Amino acid sequence: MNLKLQQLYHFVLVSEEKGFRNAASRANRSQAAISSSIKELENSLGQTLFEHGNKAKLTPFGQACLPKIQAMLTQADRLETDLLALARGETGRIRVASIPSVASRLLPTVLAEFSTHYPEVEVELEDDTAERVEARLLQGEVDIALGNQVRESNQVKEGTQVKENSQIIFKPLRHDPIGVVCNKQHALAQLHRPIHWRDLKQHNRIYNGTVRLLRNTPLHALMEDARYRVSNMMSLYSMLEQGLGVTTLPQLATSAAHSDLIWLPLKSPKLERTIGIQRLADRTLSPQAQAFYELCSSMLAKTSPCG
Amino acid sequence: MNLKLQQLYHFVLVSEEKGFRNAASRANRSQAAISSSIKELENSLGQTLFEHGNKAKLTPFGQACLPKIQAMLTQADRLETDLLALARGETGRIRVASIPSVASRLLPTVLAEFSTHYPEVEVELEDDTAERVEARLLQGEVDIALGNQVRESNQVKEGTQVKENSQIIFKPLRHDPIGVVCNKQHALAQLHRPIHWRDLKQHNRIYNGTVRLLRNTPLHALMEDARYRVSNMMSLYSMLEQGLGVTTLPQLATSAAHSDLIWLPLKSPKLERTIGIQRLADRTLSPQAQAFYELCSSMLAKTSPCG
DNA sequence: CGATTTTGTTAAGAAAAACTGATCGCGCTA
DNA sequence: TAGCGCGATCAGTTTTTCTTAACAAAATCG
Repeated sequence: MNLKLQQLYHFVLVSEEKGFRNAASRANRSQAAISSSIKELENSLGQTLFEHGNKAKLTPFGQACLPKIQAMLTQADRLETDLLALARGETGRIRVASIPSVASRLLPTVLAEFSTHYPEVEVELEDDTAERVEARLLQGEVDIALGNQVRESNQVKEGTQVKENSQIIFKPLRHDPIGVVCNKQHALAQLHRPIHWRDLKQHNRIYNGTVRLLRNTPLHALMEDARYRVSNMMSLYSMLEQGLGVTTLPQLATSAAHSDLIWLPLKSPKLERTIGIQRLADRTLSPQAQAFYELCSSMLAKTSPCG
Repeated sequence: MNLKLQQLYHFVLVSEEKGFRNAASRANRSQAAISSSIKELENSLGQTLFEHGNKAKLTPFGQACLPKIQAMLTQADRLETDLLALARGETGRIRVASIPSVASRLLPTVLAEFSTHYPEVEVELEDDTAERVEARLLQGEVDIALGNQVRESNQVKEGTQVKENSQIIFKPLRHDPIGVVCNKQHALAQLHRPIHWRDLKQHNRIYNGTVRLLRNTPLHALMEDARYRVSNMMSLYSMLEQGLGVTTLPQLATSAAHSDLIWLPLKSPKLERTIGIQRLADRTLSPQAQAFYELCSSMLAKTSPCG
């Protein structure tokens, strides 16, 4: 058997309007349509719903059905509303992973803007190291990730077509120059000239996770051969404040909260990382994620888009 | 917009089967039908539900929809089951009004039988005086009533057609002879011959509600001129047991529990009441009530139906 | 690496369902 | 008893749903 929502709706209309004709006009149908719709419903239930020949008075059976059917229609209505809200991205939930620098320096304004446009959408933001951000995206744990440009090795050119081994699509947003960070009192800060990688040789160096951005430069070996190695950014800042050494960091990764520290541009090698949005190639973004994606793009992209 | 249960069902099938073809076979449809059904649903939601070109993998939006839609279908299923059970009379509730004699002497076996066939149907049985039983039926407070034959005045012959002023349809079940009840020690019980109405003249008489059945007989005036008047049957029995007087009662109205009392047939006037089932003419019986009606008829009607 | 199988899409037409407009018969009212 | 309002009914049309068949893309196989 096969109940149809429309039949149930017509049934409720007729009992509400106490008449087929009024019900018909409310449903924008002809009276005959309502009549046969009810008849069909009665047929599939095997019982008459309205007293035959008595205006449109419910039978006892019809009375017993009415509240159940009304409840059904209420849920159908709610479902429709919910699905449409979901489809329009007005409700729901997005999960975002981000590297800490972007999360703390760039995302707050984006999140603020997003929440005014989509107040009903939950945003779950988790920051992590660049590698783990990518991993979480690949695992499907998050819808969108903000991180560094994905490695070249992930994109294999094959004839004229670009086939992606990893399924990450990267959209570049900003270039972020890499420089040297140390205490303002540190000798390097007193140079008053652009810094060359060799300048670091004579100082204690502190290794951090962003060093991998230096790959294929003379600085890389230097930093790998560091006096200290830390994984936590907060620890790194503390050590730098104590004047224990110098490190390399992208400009955005320097904390505005630590006023004793200074970021100094590197003249040679001139390096930068590209930060941007990552998403999975074989996965359509949910409407909410799509909206967030676009908001990120428009708010974070520099006037001349890089890439 | 207009969601259709069938589309939702197809959607769930495809996601369960992880493929259009298997879903199609489970729905007994061609694969193309499922395809366009899904397409139509996607259209009305304005979002794609399955990753295009990727087997039948749900999009994030589809994933968000799935549990909601499943819940909907679950309720639709439950509704269908409920309505069918209601329609078949397997569940639900009937309200029955009955005069006390029938309720206590005839209905118990009927109710027992009914509850084995329809264990899920609630029966609300209320006994009341004959007049109030009728009133409750007319008010629509009960579905079915068991009482005395409705008054002739309610059925007006008009040409060959019988038009009913009151909306009660009466189906006779049994004749119930009217006799005299008194204590076994009472003088009347010692007569050892059929009783004539004049025999009551010399005894104290107790009036009760069933006296109205005597209308248009010489006994009526006699009973109206009674020494006592009681409305409650229990009180009546007690008074009779105390030997305070005699009364008239239909045979069924005598309590089997009061062994001190005896029911004596009346020879003249020979009276009987007709008891039967009453229902409203302009109201279709619910399936449950219909079943009860038929069970009453078959279990209570004497071999040669009266009326 | 081409052939085959599997999978979803598309198009054209058939079948089924839903709808319309006209008409009917009934009960009620005047 | 005519007139009105109601729901039922019927024939014909429109809309929806479905099937068949051809097709394209991806996965699988030999």
